[in-house]
Amino acid sequence: MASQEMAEPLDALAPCSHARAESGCAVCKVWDVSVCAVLDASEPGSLQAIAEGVHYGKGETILLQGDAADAVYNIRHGTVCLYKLLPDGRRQIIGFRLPGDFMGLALPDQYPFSANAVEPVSACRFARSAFTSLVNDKPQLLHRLHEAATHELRLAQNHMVLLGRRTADEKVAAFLIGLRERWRRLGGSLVTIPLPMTRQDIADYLGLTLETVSRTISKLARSKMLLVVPDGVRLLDPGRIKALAAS
Amino acid sequence: MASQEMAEPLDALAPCSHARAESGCAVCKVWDVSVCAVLDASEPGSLQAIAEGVHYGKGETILLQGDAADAVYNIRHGTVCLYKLLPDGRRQIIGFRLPGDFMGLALPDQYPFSANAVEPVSACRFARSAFTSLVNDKPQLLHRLHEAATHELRLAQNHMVLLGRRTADEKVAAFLIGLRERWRRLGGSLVTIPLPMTRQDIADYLGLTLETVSRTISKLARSKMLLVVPDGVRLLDPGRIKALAAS
DNA sequence: CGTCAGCTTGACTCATCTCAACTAGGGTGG
DNA sequence: CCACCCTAGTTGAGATGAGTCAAGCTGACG
Repeated sequence: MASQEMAEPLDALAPCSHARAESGCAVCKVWDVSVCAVLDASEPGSLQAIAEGVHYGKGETILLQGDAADAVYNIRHGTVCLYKLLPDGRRQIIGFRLPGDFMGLALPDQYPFSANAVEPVSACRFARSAFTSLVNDKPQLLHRLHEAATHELRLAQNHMVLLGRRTADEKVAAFLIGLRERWRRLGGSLVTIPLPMTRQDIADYLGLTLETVSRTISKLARSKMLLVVPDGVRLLDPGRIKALAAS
Repeated sequence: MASQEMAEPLDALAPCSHARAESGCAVCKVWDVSVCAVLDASEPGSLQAIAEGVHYGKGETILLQGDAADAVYNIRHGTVCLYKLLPDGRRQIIGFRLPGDFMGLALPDQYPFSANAVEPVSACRFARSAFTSLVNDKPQLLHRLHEAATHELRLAQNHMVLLGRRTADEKVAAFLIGLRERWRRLGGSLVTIPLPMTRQDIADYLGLTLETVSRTISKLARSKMLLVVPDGVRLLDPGRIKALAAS
């Protein structure tokens, strides 16, 4: 589908493990916010030794629910959406992964969800077997993973409240505020929130339809709380949006 | 509220740490399905050494969102519901805990949710500090906790699909089938599903209203898929209910 | 025997969905 | 360069699943 995008320069690094000196942890912009930071990057037997750089074009599938789970990933650039499908095609996005996020905390035999690049993505790929033995070797890595898992669990619980008990307006407001906070931690702006995902993606994340998401954003724009800009929104009145997101 | 229920015989064991020979892990019916099973019960410095038996009457609050998280729990008997409240009182139940389940996988400074006994509950209480140092001592316990955390995460993700993308009928059917499976693993029946929680609890778990839950169950009963019995339902046609729960 | 909490059922409302038309921007090929 | 197409987004009008409000039922308990 978007395989032509794989032909971009980034891709050249992927199969070249010798190039890692320039592309490795030392120059990784998200190393310190990742699970990686718990191990010394230069240490032999570190994560870097088993990392493989991989790249995906916009719209490409990274992994598929039900496939053998033979790798875990750490996102370096781009945005990924994780989703589950019902047999009739209804989709629920269970989360977006931004740079620095880890994918594959649970290591069951099969992936319990699918993952898609919503914009061009580069990531570190760790073979499951090598990663598992590293985890067994390094208790601090297991500790860090557990921390990450419980953090995600808390996010998931918050999202359940959103899905089960909030109105469309509140859902959209909470989504924007939450995303702003995540971009901010990665050094992003406080006013302009990039929205690389489509309205359909947002809808499938919030348990709404794309029309409702569009209408709600238009409504917020009409009441001067935000401004719709290409590939994002600019918050004009974060206070009122936060109040809507109520928590 | 239900403090009079605390006067039942069970309660007598709680403050008596010497009685643990009869009440401890050796006689615990859920020991082998709990996180506890990873440590030898007789081993000095085991979980048993730091466990304290606690009991709660029906409706009693076990912990409150925002309170200092100074203990974790393992449920021995009874059913607990975990929930979050929005400022205006809307409630989302994020899960039910049955015998053998662990409460407090995440160990943040404050509980991220509240917990209520929906029927009389007895549990093992572990002081957070003692539990934390035990976890640091025993890597296999950390490993087990991580396993439990990722398991819960997967359940949470499934529940997000339910909350965001399923109809009322599907929600109720999936709830019943899921609960049946959990009771079954604890040695319960395959046809009669105990429902110790109220319709309101079920509604707050499924993102519905109590009226909708009641109507939906009535509808399933009218179409001969189940029979409503006191404090539960009896599945007459698990196949069709499973089909409704679709996944 | 009265009260009360939990549950059921009915009638009506409304937030969100569905279906559909229309617009805007980007890429492609003649 | 223009004509065309295609995807993403917006907006409107009408349908509907679930919510709201209200009445009544039932069993437990004092």
